Amino acid sequence: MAGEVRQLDERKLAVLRAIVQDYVGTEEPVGSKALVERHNLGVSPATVRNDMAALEEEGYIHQPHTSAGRIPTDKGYRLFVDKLAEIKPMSAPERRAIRHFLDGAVDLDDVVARTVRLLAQLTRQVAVVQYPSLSRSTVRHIELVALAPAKVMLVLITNTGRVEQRMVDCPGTVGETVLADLRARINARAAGRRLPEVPGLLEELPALFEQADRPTVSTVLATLFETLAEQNEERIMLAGTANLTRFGHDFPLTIQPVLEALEEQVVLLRLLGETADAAMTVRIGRENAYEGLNSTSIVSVGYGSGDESVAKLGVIGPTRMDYPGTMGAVRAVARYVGQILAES
Amino acid sequence: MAGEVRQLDERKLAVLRAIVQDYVGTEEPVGSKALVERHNLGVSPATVRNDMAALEEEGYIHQPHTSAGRIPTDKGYRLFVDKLAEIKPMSAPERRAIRHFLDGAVDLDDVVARTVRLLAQLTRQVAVVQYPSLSRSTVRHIELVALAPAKVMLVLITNTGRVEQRMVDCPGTVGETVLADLRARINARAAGRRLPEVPGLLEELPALFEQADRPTVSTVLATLFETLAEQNEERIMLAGTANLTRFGHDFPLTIQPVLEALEEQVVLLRLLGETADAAMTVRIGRENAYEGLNSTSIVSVGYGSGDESVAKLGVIGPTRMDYPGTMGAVRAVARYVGQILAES
DNA sequence: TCTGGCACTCGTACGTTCAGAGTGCCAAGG
DNA sequence: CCTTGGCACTCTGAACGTACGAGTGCCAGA
Repeated sequence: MAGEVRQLDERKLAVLRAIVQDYVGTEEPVGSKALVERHNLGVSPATVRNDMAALEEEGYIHQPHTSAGRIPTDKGYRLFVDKLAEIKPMSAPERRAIRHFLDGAVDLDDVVARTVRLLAQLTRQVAVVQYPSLSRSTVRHIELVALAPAKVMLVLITNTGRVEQRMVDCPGTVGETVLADLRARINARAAGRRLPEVPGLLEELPALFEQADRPTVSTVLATLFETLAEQNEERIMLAGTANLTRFGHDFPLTIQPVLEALEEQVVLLRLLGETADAAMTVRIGRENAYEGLNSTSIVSVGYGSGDESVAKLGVIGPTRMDYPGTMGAVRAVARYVGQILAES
Repeated sequence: MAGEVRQLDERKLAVLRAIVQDYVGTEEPVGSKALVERHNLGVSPATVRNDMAALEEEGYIHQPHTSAGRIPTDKGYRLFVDKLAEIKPMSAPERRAIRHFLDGAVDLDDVVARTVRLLAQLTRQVAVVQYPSLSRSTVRHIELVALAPAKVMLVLITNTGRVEQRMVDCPGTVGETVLADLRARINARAAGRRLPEVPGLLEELPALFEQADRPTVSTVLATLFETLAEQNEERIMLAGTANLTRFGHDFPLTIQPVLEALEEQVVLLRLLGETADAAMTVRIGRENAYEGLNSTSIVSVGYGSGDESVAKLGVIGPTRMDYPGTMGAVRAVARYVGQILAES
């Protein structure tokens, strides 16, 4: 409710902001005295204590034990991210470094690999990059290769540089001329189109071939359609898992479930899938559906070769993370990757 | 030297074996009393103590503090692996499970992904599988696709099912007939041959084309040769990193360098590269060149589609690991993967 | 060569103490 | 009504000392 927030006047918000900043920096519960010393709040510790009591009442902070400092709750971080902090833009040298690092990539795999390592280095956290997905991309070329009399290899090349291949076992021998004809027709209709559109465009193709060849044509097309639809083949790349040990220092117990989650590509894909397409998404602690990641936060955003986002990337770190900096890094990297993809 | 080993009579070896087994089981230094209780050594603790003193003198075991139990050293594990233990064969149900799990794979990526997860599960350690490398495999097909007037995509398909693609920027426009001709000639000469042989077989190809087309042909071939030679593109797949937390319990500090090592594909590739082709290799603790892995052991072996090994796979765990069981699992998995690859 | 006994060493667990940090509350001041 | 300084209270973490138990090394005897 809006009322809840209104109860917190300007100074209380400043106190919350200060608590978050200090806690992120020191990793230790922060007390009233230390707070006024570091930040020019212009009030005494006692006043801050009162504000803290109010903030705790509202559930934005909490103390691990009586007579310990305060720690932001998930709700506190949420308020911080939504209202109290700005995304911190990358500095010019940082931007140059990003650009330079990504420009060296030679191939889609390489782009993704570099991106994920870069992101891990910049944020000193665990980085996740999803390969450009098939559904949003368009067909650049479809190739058919006869490998054996009744065996055809199907190669699908997308505008994002992704290549998928499938073996097709045909019902009978496949003539080279038929194959060439089929290849030409498929490409004439499908090139440049969105992947999901393609099946509709090729529906009537078998009818154009002689009776004898139709089973083969249908088989090939069926495999092609499968490949086009195969969303689950979406791959993910990880980097920076070693950073887990750093922020696991407080909670060494939590590192195991996190590692487990990171190995489950399905989990990661679902996490990224929850990201709004263009806008940056921040999921804090328990906002996260997956239990093993209850004490982590995820900052993710879509990236794409044009205006459109074709995949997601992000960072996984402790709830106690530098949100403005992380968000800045994630946004910057996503932008540059988008540019790289658009250029190639 | 042989003399060193001869100093250790039958019973001392039995004691060492018992120490290794107990320590692997309990993860705690093992004392003389506990040893005689668990194993039927037929002698008293005092005698065992004398043997232990001798073993320590020779450097096979060592005690963390005075008046603590003994722990095997790297040298002790080495002797254990070389002389005192047999590779433990998988049970029939386990073999069936392996077979069943791998049989479901639909494609090379899937085979590797399943293999690595299976290995991690079986050994409860970190599993590493190298993709079948290019150098040992043979050419199944090479495809050339004109994407734009001066842009050709080169696709290399190997007998292991691996697909590599490269963009080629040609010096001038490429005629479709030239491309078809080139494609046919390349495949006629290269199909079925080992990758490293191919450049030699294609050396004189440009001379067969008209003067005007030679630059294009040469450019395409140059890219092809690069692709063939590109060993560094070798990829690796990991699984089971969450298992690190289990054996990191004793030494939580060591988990970070291990995670770092695991992220460096170059390091992993070099590690696997040190594996003898066919025989199983066990590198224990400091035998390992890479510093971060000084307290881990690596069990690796080559696997291949035929008699020949085309890549390596293995497991990384604490020096204190169940060597017989791990070696059995690694060997069994490698065999089945080889069979799967041979079938496809 | 093996065995039982014995004194000795050390690491760990446990209980106690102590200091410091931080809080909550209250009464006084603006 | 909000802010402030003071004060008593609570609690954690570190430091210290003690007791216990596991394990050893050695020696004398079988």
